[in-house]
Amino acid sequence: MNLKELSELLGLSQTTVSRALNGYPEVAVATRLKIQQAAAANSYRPNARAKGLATGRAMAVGHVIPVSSSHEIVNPIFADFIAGASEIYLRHGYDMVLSSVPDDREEHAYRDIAANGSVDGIIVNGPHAADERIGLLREIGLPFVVHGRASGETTDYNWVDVNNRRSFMRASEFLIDLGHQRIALINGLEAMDFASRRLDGYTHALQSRGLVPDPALIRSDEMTEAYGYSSALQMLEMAHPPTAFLGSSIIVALGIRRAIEEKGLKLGRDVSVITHDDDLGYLRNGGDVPTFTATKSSVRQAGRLCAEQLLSIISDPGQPAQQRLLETELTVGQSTGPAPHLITRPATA
Amino acid sequence: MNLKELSELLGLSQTTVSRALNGYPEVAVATRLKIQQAAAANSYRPNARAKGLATGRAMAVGHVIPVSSSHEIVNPIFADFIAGASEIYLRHGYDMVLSSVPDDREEHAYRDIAANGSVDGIIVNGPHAADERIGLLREIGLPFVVHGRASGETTDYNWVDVNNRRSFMRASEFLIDLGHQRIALINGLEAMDFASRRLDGYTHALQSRGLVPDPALIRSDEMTEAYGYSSALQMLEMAHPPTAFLGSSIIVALGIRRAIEEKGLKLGRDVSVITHDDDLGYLRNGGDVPTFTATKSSVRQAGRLCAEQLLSIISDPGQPAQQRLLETELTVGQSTGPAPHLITRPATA
DNA sequence: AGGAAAATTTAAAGCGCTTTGGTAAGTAAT
DNA sequence: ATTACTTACCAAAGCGCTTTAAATTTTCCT
Repeated sequence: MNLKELSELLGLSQTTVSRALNGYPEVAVATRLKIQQAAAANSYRPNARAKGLATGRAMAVGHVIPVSSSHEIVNPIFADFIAGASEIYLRHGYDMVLSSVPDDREEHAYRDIAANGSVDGIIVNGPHAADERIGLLREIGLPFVVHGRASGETTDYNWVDVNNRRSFMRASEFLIDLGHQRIALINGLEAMDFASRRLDGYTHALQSRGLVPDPALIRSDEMTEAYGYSSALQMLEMAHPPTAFLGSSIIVALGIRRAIEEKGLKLGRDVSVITHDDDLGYLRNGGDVPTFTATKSSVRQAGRLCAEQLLSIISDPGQPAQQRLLETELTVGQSTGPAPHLITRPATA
Repeated sequence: MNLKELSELLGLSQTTVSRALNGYPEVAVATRLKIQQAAAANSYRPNARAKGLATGRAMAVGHVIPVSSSHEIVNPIFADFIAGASEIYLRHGYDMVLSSVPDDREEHAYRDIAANGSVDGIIVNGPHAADERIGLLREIGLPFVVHGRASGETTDYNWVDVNNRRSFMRASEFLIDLGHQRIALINGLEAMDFASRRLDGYTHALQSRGLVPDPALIRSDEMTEAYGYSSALQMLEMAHPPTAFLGSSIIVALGIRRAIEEKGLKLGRDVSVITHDDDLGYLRNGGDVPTFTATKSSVRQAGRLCAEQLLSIISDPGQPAQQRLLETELTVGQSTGPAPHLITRPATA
């Protein structure tokens, strides 16, 4: 059933029917009621494409998945982010359009998306430190919100980010306070902006406490379990191994833990681990006392915030750029303890 | 730049320009070339909505995320599935539309999607044993492919599924062959079709070897790490604990392993674990000898297959329903060994 | 009752594309 | 040279909706 049929059935014009259903005021109350009932009875649903064409609004937002030939893995973190965002879209009647884009055609893809009009705005994930997408999107004029920031970008744009620098600074200081001197950082992909901020916080904490960051204790890569495992294993086999690790995600931390246990060491006693925890639904750092001491920030919540911000920009394009910096919670779990050589000194209770 | 502008610029009709760009034959070679160049030079992109309205094809497929108020968690497995599917969509120029749907409005939502015409077909995830969606979608007439099956559904429909029954039967037999008698099953949500098939395979294997399945060793729930952990922990504290576990996903298995280690037991020696392994990119069951003995089947590949099947149905709606049953690989890792009481009998080399 | 103002309703244009049903020019056959 | 096909192009209708501008009806005042 389309609008024309419905209006003929009611003996009214398409105009009136359309207005009645879209809540415009210039329709008599009785008429509106009659129309609404008829629409429901005939389960009329307006065609989204036609509506979009007429209004210029797609009622959809785009998320781009960059597919690189090298690391074509979809992040579980992305899944939770999506879940959060889609809660908001659902509430506002928006759809979410995911497009995979080979990263060598990224510019082309964004221009495509903007021109072909299938979305009203876009969420940018995983910005690099020097990300060209922000400038590009601004030039194109498509509303967008970045999940994360691009340090290299000087102009004002919409973003939602975690205070990664402070978060990793605090975590490092916490370990230093426990007497750890050799602290490893198992970071995310080097090019990622969040990874460089974490490195920065870590470096800063060490240096301000008179420690010299050791390049041999710093790794950067895709945040898989296998990466966490192999990195930690290698480091634990060094002549002068670290006594503590900083992990970039709960998945990496699982790998680190596996390496520690495989070496016959005890987590939280022989080796300490602090991880960033995105509070993933399926990999909750659970229990009364959580397994890992962690810097926690829900990525699902970040998804919600990004989506809300984007919808707000879409509905009111004039407003100034919004920024939202989220602090993490440093929650103490079972994975941290005093540095091993200090353990001889009896701990209080 | 739209079609009208482009055609005026070229001094040609919209018809000719449209035909030239869409590869229709009735255009002179020289004209086509000229048009293509002009289109590229002016970076003309046809408006997807208008095109869809005119052709009746959306060039998009829908994936529905059921959001229940109770378990509103997005599965990392879903993320990998999506990744696989989107590879295929990308290759064929399709978009992927994700819509969250509160599960009490599911029927409404599917009708909506079909009527509003924003997608050409739909992928159904996580079918229940008695799933009403299949009948509904057939009635609606929207092309669809189910990832999994619905045992209760008697009609013919398109699906891609893992042979869960055989897979868990083989895994159970493998454990029984190793001398295990008390084997626990940490299954997925009870209502899920795949879970009931796995239970079936497990039960069948035990019974055919003269073992009686113990209800106390069978759990069903959302497949989180915490669930694996708490289930395994409880069972290990039983008077007569299991010597082996069957896990429903790698994430659950991680939880089981945590419980085992927390009890001071050794995985693969004191307690054996076999898990289903969806071959998730971020949680690879890696190493030269994988950590877990597992029944492996790439969910990403399943995503590809579903997508391919759906696109094939969309382009040729007449064809008969296709089914694709995938067998798992039972790969032996470090998490299984002979049942503990047999270990006194020296193993051969 | 008569006219202005307000409340309803409608016809028709337009969103940007495809596609049907042409026409005009070029080529081959008679 | 006439007819009959091809070939290359075009005008206009139509996809299903919104929205402008105008028409109609109702209400209110004097």
